[in-house]
Amino acid sequence: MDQAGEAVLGIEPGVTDAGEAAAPSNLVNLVYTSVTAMIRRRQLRGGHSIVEAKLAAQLGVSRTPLREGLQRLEGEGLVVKGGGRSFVVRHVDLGEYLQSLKVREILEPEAAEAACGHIPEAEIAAVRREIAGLQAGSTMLHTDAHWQSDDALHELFARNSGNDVLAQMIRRLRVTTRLFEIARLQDRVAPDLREHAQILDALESHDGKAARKAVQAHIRSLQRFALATVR
Amino acid sequence: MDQAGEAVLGIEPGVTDAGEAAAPSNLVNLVYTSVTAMIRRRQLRGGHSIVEAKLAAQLGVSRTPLREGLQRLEGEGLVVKGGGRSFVVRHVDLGEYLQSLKVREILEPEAAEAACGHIPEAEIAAVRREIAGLQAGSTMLHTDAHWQSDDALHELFARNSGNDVLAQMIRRLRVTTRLFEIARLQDRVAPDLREHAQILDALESHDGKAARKAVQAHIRSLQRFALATVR
DNA sequence: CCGGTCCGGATTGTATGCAGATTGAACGCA
DNA sequence: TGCGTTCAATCTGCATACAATCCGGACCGG
Repeated sequence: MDQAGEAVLGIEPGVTDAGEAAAPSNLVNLVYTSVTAMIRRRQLRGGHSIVEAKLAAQLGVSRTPLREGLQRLEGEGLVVKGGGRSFVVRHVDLGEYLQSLKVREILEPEAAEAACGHIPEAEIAAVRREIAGLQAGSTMLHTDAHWQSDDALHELFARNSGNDVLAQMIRRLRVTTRLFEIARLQDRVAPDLREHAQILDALESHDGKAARKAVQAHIRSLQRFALATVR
Repeated sequence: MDQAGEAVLGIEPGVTDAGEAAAPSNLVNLVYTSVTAMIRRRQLRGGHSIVEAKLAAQLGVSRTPLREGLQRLEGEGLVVKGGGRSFVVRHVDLGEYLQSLKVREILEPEAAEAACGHIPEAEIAAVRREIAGLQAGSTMLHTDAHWQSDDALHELFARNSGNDVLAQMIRRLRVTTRLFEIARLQDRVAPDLREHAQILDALESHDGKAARKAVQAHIRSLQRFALATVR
């Protein structure tokens, strides 16, 4: 096959970055970011078995960088070598989702409290604007923007917690929970916005205890929602 | 080059497994386990830059599976593509070590308390025997066995915590802290054995609060030791 | 003596070829 | 019809070839 075939996706590498250093632009990174994005967009569903040649052709790369990218994603837990031989997009079930939330319930309040008072006003304001924009917009078709603002808020106190390892763990857990939310959860925009606003209030008023409580309440709300929603 | 050149290492795949399902035996897994072992044995030091062809020849594989294995290790944080082009064995500095311990101090007591009462007696006894063997043996040259018993103990309550996600996070954090301990810390066998025994006592007597405290004390002891030891 | 340029070896990035394993379907036999 | 067998298409595992890039040192001009 002619490997010069055009790539189907218009994904610029780094589209998902949130303030990280720019990754070197090679095909492995392109695969990595593309597949991540495809999973987040549900173009690749949990449990889906990946055929290397097909995906490689779709992305316009050969199998070698594709496999390397998939191995990296395996290390991060987004895909698994399911039993047999081929890679499978990781499927997060309700049980694992709740377990992840349990760990987040331990870590994120801690991070929020630690970050309290160390977050630049400007950053808080930016996240607040994002939320306001979401409230103003029509209630439809903003799920993508909603995920983004969700990321922004949680990243806000994770990054400013003063503990990079803690932040990294939170990010990783959020990858898992996001995977499930994408696949199984309906709109939760309204309660999220409300709870996020409360978290921002606490962070802004430098009230560590309140921030901790607000974050914990938020995550517990997610647990209840999942239990109530998922069939 | 003749790829049939003999592998230098006598590493059987799965040597580091602790009750996990056996990984399929392919060269990528061999690379993965071998490099992990080499790092743990200080044959590959933190910050060391990996030359693909050389390491591939050492392991008796071609560059393709070598690179795939390294990509996977990158996903897990054992190696990084440091700035430039080649892979570099991750170097954990004191700051990151302490940050990781801080997170472990949050998670591991939680896991220990959760596991309390759910651990088969036989498993506790096995770990206790391992510790006893270590105490009996000469104080020299057992650092490898010490690491292994360390793994066994922490794995004991992580695996039985009832939360696989939590267990996975603990494992991941312990990879980081172990990396530092291998590189920078001297013998800490005696205090470790003592503190591990106390943890086992608490677990065995099904005293959740005591287990939590014992684990927390152990991790804090590690923090103090690092601060006191590292120049 | 110093700085710059050019060249060659070393090293990584990527594609491709091939062998072995697997799957599924067609086919024959009871 | 039901079941085992065989064969072909498919797919992954791995090696290797080649291109692109990088690094260091020699050489040349000032």
